Amino acid sequence: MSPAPSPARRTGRPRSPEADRAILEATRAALVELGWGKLTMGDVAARAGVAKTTLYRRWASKNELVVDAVAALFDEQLELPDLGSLQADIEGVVLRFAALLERPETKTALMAVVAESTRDDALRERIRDAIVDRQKRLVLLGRERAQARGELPYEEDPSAAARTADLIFDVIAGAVVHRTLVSAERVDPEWARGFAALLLGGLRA
Amino acid sequence: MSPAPSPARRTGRPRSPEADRAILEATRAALVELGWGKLTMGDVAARAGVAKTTLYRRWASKNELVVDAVAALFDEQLELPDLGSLQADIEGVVLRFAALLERPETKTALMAVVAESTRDDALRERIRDAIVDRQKRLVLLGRERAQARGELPYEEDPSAAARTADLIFDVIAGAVVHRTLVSAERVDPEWARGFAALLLGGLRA
DNA sequence: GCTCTTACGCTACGAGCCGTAGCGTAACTG
DNA sequence: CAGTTACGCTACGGCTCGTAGCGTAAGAGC
Repeated sequence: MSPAPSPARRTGRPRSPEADRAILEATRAALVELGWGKLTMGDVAARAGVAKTTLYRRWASKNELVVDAVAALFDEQLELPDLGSLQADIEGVVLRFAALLERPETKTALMAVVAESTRDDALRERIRDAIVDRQKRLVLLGRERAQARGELPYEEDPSAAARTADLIFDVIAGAVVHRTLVSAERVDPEWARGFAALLLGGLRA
Repeated sequence: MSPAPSPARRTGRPRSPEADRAILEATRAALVELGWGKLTMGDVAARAGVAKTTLYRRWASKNELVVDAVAALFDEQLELPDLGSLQADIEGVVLRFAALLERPETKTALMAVVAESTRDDALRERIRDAIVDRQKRLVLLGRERAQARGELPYEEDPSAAARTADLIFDVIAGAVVHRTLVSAERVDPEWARGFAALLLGGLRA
């Protein structure tokens, strides 16, 4: 997730890491105020106190810039403390993920880049590395803990286990995203409880 | 879902319904070829054999145009034949929804307008009326059938029943969308079976 | 120190799209 | 027939894009 696709360089003036941070921060701020559609490269550059050309030297397109700007937020917020039971762990990750999605810059940006990624394989790859795969780790971690607690059986067939993990991941992330962005309703603790109970019931069957 | 926000008019030259159809069809075609980002109003007008001004007389923005263009596809494809069991019904609706999302014009457009709707309440309302609420009916229908078959209990508290229906809806639609667009993997019959089994297990618990 | 190399800020530019205005013409109503 | 509205066409100012060219700033290597 280095912010720039910089070629191997070892001589000459180094790129300013301060500019990197300023640009990404300006991108997030602009997303909140303007939304995806009205966000312009020139505006981001102005907010960051940076020339437009500097911006283009690092990111080839608005899409990639926004992916990187948002990816940092996921790293901050996504952890999975052990809450003692699988039910509690699921509720916890749901609430954390929902809190992230309720931030205006996150929801707008995430959906916009996902939309663009349906036509751009490189962008999808970038999203996968920067965001999706990191979330998926949480599913694997949660399962391991649940198995250690005896709440879930150990699956023998590793490919079946991987399919199950993918399924769980799509169900959790998909439900939270859909609830938040499409149904446009809050993910509150009550909803998280109901969802976790539903999922847990399915997992035990 | 009348294609245009036309004021009550009764005199003068009527709007050409042929132009309406041509514009919506051209919009879908352009989405497939160009994607959301590069889709321009001028291009759509040219494809439809219509003046750009005619287009603006009916739709105020690209967003609304695309919502209407895509909404028609949902009406075509979304039905819920009685397949004899709740498991089969869930699998059926999942596969139908997935087939819809795999069409290039649908997935790109749907995500793009959802992204825009995070900043535009009117657009969200339009999406809700044109797309989301229609899908939700399928959930209610499926539950009624399952209750009639004795597969699900009748819930007494109507508000709790509504919350459950909303939850199921977000889980089903969210999982399919996430699998298709974020994880970028196919929803095949095997996945549908696994998902339906998971959901069914949760519903019975 | 000095030179080499790269990043930076600034300005300017052609290109494309936006959304609207103005016009003359076409179609339908009473 | 007059009145009203839709249509196609052209033209326009305004904005954003992405790039090029310049002089300057900041490290790397000798």
